[in-house]
Amino acid sequence: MNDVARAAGVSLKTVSNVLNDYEFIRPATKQKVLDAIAELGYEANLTARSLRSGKTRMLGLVLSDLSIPYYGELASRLMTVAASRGYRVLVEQSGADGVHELSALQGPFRQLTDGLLFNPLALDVETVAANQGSKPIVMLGEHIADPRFDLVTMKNAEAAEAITAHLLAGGRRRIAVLGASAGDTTDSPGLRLNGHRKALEAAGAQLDPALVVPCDWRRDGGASGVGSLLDSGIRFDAVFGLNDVIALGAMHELLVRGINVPDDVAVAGFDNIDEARFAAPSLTTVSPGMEEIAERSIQLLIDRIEGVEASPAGLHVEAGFELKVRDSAP
Amino acid sequence: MNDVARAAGVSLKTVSNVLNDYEFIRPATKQKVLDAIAELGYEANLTARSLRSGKTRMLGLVLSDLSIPYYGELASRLMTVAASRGYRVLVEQSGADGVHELSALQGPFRQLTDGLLFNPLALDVETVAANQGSKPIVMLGEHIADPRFDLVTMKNAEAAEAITAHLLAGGRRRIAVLGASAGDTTDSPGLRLNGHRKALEAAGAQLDPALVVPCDWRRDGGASGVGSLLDSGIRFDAVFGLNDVIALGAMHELLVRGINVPDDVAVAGFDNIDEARFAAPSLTTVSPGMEEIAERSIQLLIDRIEGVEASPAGLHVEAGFELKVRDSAP
DNA sequence: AGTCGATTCTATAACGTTGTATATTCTGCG
DNA sequence: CGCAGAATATACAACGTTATAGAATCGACT
Repeated sequence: MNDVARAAGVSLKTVSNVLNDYEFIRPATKQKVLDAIAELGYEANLTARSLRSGKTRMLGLVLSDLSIPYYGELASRLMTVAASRGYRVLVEQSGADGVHELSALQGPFRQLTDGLLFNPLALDVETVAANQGSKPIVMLGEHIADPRFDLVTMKNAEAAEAITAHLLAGGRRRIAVLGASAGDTTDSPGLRLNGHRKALEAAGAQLDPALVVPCDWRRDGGASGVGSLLDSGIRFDAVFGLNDVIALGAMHELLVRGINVPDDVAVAGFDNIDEARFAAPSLTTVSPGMEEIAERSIQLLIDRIEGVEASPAGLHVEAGFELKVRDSAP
Repeated sequence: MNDVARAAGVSLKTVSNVLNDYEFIRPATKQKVLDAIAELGYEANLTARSLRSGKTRMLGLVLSDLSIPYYGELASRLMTVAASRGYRVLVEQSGADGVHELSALQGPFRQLTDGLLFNPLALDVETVAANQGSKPIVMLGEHIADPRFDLVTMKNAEAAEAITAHLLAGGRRRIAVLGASAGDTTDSPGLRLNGHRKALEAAGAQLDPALVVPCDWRRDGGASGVGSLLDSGIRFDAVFGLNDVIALGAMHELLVRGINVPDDVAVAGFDNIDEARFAAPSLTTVSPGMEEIAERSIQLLIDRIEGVEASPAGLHVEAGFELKVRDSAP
């Protein structure tokens, strides 16, 4: 920067002012500086800038594991949105482990970032509250929904309600739910099951616990879940997989056993992963608005960082969902 | 740090020396400093350290898109390995776009990192060579294999050769290849096809171009690829999907059409993604040693950064592969 | 012409650490 | 006991930027 100042015949601070779009600079001066910068190929030193300004223009993202497709996709979109706002995203994997979550919350990671997008899975609210530090945090997901924290999440219950209503409207009466236990009421499985129950009751029906099958939230979980249901002889005319890979695994198992989808059994999922569109038959599902979640959470966090958002912490945002009716449950 | 120095009754530099494991410190002094640090809850300012030392202890990772499962998984492992060595990973998505790749190579991103793990897909070697800057770069993948650059990659040809040899040993004679054009010779499709051809020739057979079907490297690509093959009436007794999702898509289509896997048609893939193990039937594939790729590339990059690795740039490492024989092609 | 306020620019001091050079304290040995 | 040399600790400067406060310039109005 010294060299630039000398080349342009101005002071160090004037160069800095040009770089920071300071208001009162004569156009001629500004041009001289810009020319010198171009001439010398100067690039500002971000580390020094951070040291002096106290800002890194990086956002922290804490999630369990990038190798889980949903998180990979979420991280990808968050990074894209953040980039468009002039921020970078630094990712920290917690492995859904409380110890790691806590160290991401307190440790050096925090120093490197101006704010945190935090998707806790293990830590309880009080621990988070006691260790939140002074920089802004925006929560993602279902695990922590507390009035003290900003939160961006999806309409789990409403979306599940909508998809069940769609199945009911299609004449399905016995809908198997894969991926929850009948008693769940919290986190993704519980909230989605609640929505499902509500749609049933709105139609004057009752949730049959025998049709609620817990399974791993993965493809083989859906396959074995629907398999055991078939083996046990319980009748059903639709399957609601609480996420898409469960639904796809179930659909695969149905097709392999010669059961027609959707004629014999309709299948619906949740998430609208890319693959849902290309499955055979294409999967009816609900898109939870990941794009909007990315947009809103980044926006909110940056507003907090830059002091734009004046409202007290505790803003809760729910992204809109969209029903995607496809061939597996028309 | 000033406060710590005062509390411990030593100089600023002594505290710094304790933090940096300087050799000549009396145990008693060291303990006093550590006590003061614990007492005050002091944490070193990483930004200031970076400014002074010129190192950020961050590694850059440039890849096309984290939402692609392979890259999500790779990033996840790289981050884990890097963390165990005291480094963080800062990811930049290029979208497989040359403009973005170039800006990641030259831009401010480079400043924030001590070295680069670079998986170029669009940029040509000369452009990379002309813009490599002064910090170490380790290439990942198949796109750039140039003696000027360090490279960590997988044994594409050898692994494909092994899997084809396995299919041949199982008595399969007409192996359809999904995911390449008959003329491909470079990058992943070409290298894997080369290995396939070599195994055929070693068995005294020839590659039949009619059995080489180009398709998208995705699930529906594999499904439609094998579908068009079936529709055209071309006979085959095995399918080699050039990656696992192609193979899984093909297997799905075969099963839906009532074709038995593996009795009528054996199916093999490439990558050993998590899902391969849980598919029905489980997928025979080849594990390209992603764990080893992560280990070796991080190790090599850090060695270059810290000046341990003395050999001139241009080290090429190929991770070992492992054949995973499962039910789809026993 | 002189004054005032707005505009434009600059000198200097930080931000919190580590490198260099140097001062001080030990230790062992003649 | 004194001295060399190792061991230990320190002072000071520097990394490259931005914040603060103040200086210089300018235009408009008395």
